Amino acid sequence: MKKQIEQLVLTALQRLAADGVIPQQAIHTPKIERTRDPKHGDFATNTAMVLAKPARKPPRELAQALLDALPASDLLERCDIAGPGFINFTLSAAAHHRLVPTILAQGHDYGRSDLGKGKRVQVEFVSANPTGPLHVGHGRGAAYGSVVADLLEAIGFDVHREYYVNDAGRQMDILATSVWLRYLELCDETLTFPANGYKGDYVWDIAATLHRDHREAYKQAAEAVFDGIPADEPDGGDKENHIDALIDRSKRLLGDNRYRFVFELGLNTILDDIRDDLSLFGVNYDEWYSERSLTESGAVNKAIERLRASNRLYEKEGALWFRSTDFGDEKDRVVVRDNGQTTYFASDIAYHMDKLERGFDRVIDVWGADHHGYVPRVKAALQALGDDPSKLDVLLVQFAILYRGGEKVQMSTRSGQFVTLRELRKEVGADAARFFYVMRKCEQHMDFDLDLAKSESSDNPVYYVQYAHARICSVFQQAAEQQIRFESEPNAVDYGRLSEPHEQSLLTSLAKYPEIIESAALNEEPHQLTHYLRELANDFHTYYNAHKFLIDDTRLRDARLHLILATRQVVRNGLNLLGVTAPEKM
RNA sequence: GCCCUCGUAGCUCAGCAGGAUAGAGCAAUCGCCUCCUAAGCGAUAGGUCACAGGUUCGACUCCUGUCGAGGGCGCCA
Repeated sequence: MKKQIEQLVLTALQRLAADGVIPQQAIHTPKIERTRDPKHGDFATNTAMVLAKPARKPPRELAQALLDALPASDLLERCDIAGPGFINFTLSAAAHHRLVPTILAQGHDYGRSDLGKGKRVQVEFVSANPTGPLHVGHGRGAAYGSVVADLLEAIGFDVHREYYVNDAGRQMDILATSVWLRYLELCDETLTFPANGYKGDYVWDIAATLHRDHREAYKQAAEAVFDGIPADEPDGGDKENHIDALIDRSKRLLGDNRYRFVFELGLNTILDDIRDDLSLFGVNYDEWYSERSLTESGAVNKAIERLRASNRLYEKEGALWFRSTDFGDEKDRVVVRDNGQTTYFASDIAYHMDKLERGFDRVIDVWGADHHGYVPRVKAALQALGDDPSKLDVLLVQFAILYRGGEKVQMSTRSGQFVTLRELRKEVGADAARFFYVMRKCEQHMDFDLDLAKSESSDNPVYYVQYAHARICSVFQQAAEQQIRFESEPNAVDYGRLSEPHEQSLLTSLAKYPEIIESAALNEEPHQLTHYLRELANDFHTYYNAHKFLIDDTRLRDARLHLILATRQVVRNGLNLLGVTAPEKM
């Protein structure tokens, strides 16, 4: 509808330009907005005010000229000039009455569009290190990323969802070593677990699997493991040196193949858990992309060679540096360490190069806000490689700050002290958790009160929206029980009977839905949809309380029933996009 | 010290590429079920949009500065 008015005004502008009333270059796609106050009609445009300066004419005079040039349309009832030069458009009854049958005919597709024209977009999100179960911080990225992906798909993009698996690197070695040490403890060895090891219960579980399946085949004496290892932090040493020495010792004592086995056991167990967890949270991926595969395929070396070829690398203190400052980064970055190992950053360059080589028109990364300092160097690398950095969009999601009993909950994966996503899901349910997570702008800090989310979950707005859906279902349940027949053909209904203000505002809200989807998708702002659904549910609940649907006047009854049928469809479509269920009963 | 994000009602947040009187939800007070689910509805009250300048027909929105909150600044991942 908005689009149609936009076209009408554009045509008028072209006519004015042809008549020399406004300069040719002043023609632009007019901004058509919904009005806040119904007294101002349904839509308004400020075009006349914007044109006042280039046309050197008073805004109201221009507005009148614009109206005179406006093509006729049965969409509009009235067009008025108001205030300093706004043009207000009031939709005709015909436009309103066309809406309900349109929604019912389009069903699941109402609100969808082909705006994206099938362009390929990759959305990479969560990508948490597989060193432990996902916690509630990851949950926000999971909910946000998956809804952004769904929204983009809804407006016609070809979306590829991807999880980047950090299955290489030191953190994974720390995990493997942690598992092995716990295993040794299960073999009745006595040892002091490293301060920097992973201490969560899941590490015990993996160790127990190893012990169950292989008994003492991987056993070594604790003395042999710890002999000559530098002291840990509580003993006055350095915890990093301590754990690194333990990793080296583990590799040597176990040998390559057996160390690999423990490593893989840890990785696969945790990855399976993450996959399962996300799937139950309604988050699914097209691809799980392995960091290790980048090294193995030679992609990392290829990226480094390309940087070298473009003269962006130099050696300093035995390491290989990328001159990212050439592209606005605040300092240069190491890609190959003095010990010959490539850095995580080198993998990331290769990964992003690969993303663009795969032919995506647009690449979206959803990162935790703590990684924001990382954005300039990745963009710098893409630019250095001759790729277009503007194809990469990094969306930063602020961490949720958890509160329990009014106090901030400190979280650390290493110490095993965190609330897991799985716990949250079990306590408040996937629906409430997902809705809650995307209710706020991603860059907004979020206070997540666990006590509130867990104990008083009925306060959660998701129930308010779901309740509207269930209530509508219930009305039709009642109709069936009372054997009330109603018109089955939406086009045969007389929508002119919907004259109540509550009905008008409900119709207006329903008409807004496609605009909301488009805006939420283009701005990557799922919260627009949650807010919209709240308003729509509010319109319905208000209507429900003010008027009865199952009445004797059959014509009016038919009109009302079709109106709430359309409402149910839109609520369902919206919840579906958020990955939230639309229950028929509550 | 430098960089990023944020500062709107008692609390949690909206406010859409600047637009017509700043909006919700909790919490507070008062009402509404012989009637399609009260997980609901209505009403009242609550604001120098952190502060100071600037840009213009017009600023919560854009720019600069100050103050305040959180985060980031490794040959870690």
